[in-house]
Amino acid sequence: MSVAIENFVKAIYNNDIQDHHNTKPGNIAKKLGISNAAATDMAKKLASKNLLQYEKYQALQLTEEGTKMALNVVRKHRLWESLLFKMFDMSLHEIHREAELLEHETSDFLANKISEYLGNPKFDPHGDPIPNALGEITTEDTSIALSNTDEGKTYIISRLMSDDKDFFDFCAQNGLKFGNSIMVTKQFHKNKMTQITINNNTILLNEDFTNIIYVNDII
Amino acid sequence: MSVAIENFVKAIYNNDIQDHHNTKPGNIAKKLGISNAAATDMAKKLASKNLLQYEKYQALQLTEEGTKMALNVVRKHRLWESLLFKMFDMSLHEIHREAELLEHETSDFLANKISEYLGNPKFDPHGDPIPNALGEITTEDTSIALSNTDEGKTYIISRLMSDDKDFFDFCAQNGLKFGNSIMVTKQFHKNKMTQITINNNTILLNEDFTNIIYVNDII
DNA sequence: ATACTTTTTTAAGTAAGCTTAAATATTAAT
DNA sequence: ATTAATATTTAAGCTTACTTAAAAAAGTAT
Repeated sequence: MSVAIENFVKAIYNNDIQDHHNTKPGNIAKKLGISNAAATDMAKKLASKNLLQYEKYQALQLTEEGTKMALNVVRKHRLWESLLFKMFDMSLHEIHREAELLEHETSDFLANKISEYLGNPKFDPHGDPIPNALGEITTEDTSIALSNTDEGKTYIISRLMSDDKDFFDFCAQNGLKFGNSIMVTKQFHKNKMTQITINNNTILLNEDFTNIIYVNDII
Repeated sequence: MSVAIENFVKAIYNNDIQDHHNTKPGNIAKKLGISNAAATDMAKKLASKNLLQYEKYQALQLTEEGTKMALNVVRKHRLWESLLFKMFDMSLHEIHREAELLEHETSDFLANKISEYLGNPKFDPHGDPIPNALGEITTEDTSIALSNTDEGKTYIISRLMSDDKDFFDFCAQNGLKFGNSIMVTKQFHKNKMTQITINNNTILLNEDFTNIIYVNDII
């Protein structure tokens, strides 16, 4: 299958998580930087290949086969990120950028080698789960967005769901890193902002950031 | 530039080494598994991009720019081979197969990271020289094909110039490996065969193999 | 409920990288 | 040197993955 197709199913898979399985051609078009017309065309084409279900004006729904393909690409993406992060001195943004290209040119054989070398990790450096060779995510995701946390409680950062350089730069500068603990000192519900304390610094985050920083309770 | 273009200039670069700068469209077509017509078309196109010089019925000649592009791809190929060989338990054929895909999706940035990690190696696991970041091969190649060696002398294997699985399997089984020493016990010039001794085994090689196994004198 | 805006779809067209078939030039063999 | 074989080129056509423009449907706002 082509790079265009792999990216298309991957984009649906990722969008479905955020948009609650209501992915329309336009969502994908925006993500992939193509026209709406191109996205509709591709959707029809993939329906004929049994990778998704398509009905005019309805949400795109990946079939089992399409989901499997998406997870296979996601697996390779996250394995590459893990490898590059471990071996080279590269930022979260850089590993994402490189993995975005390498993921499509990686055999299952090589993916398994990488996984084995890393000790079959369950999460990548962003905290995202890595599907296994069968395309299954076996880990349970108990993390919640920072926007949904309670005042006064302390949490562990579990995921940084982004691919934006500026965001990662900000995180790196402020110690916002997978595994680090933060205390939520105030929730400004009306303004959709969250005040946290990390390393004795107080930071005020708006919803753009609190929606993509995920945390876990301390057990 | 596209994968098709990168592979085209790389194929010319590689073919020129063996065919003494007499690369015609047909040679490339055969290597890339495309029709002669497609190769001619591409040659014209690349001429207009200043990557090669094209004149009807004449040999294709890479420009300086084209050579630079070819060496950049070759660099990435050989760096990947080196990395995969070092990190994972992969054969010479397997690393070639994977590098063939990865080379086109590797940024200069990542290539430099890989090179640095490996200690800026000068040769890959096949013994082929790795161009530096400027696209220069600074090492002098003093090796000669096994077909040109002298009877009774002992040599060090320096290059295995192939991408054929069967050949590499044969090499692995018989200790024909980069750095190992072999003695040339007989040259059958008439039959173009060479008899060697390695690890107390005597092997008779025909020209298919003696032309792609390169060796150096023991200094 | 109607008008306005947005999204989706259809239609027509383009560029890249191929193909096959036929014409033309080059190379090899007698 | 002529013929035969081989390689190259030209021409026409195909598929993939896009594009823009216009038509149709869906969603939103008053």
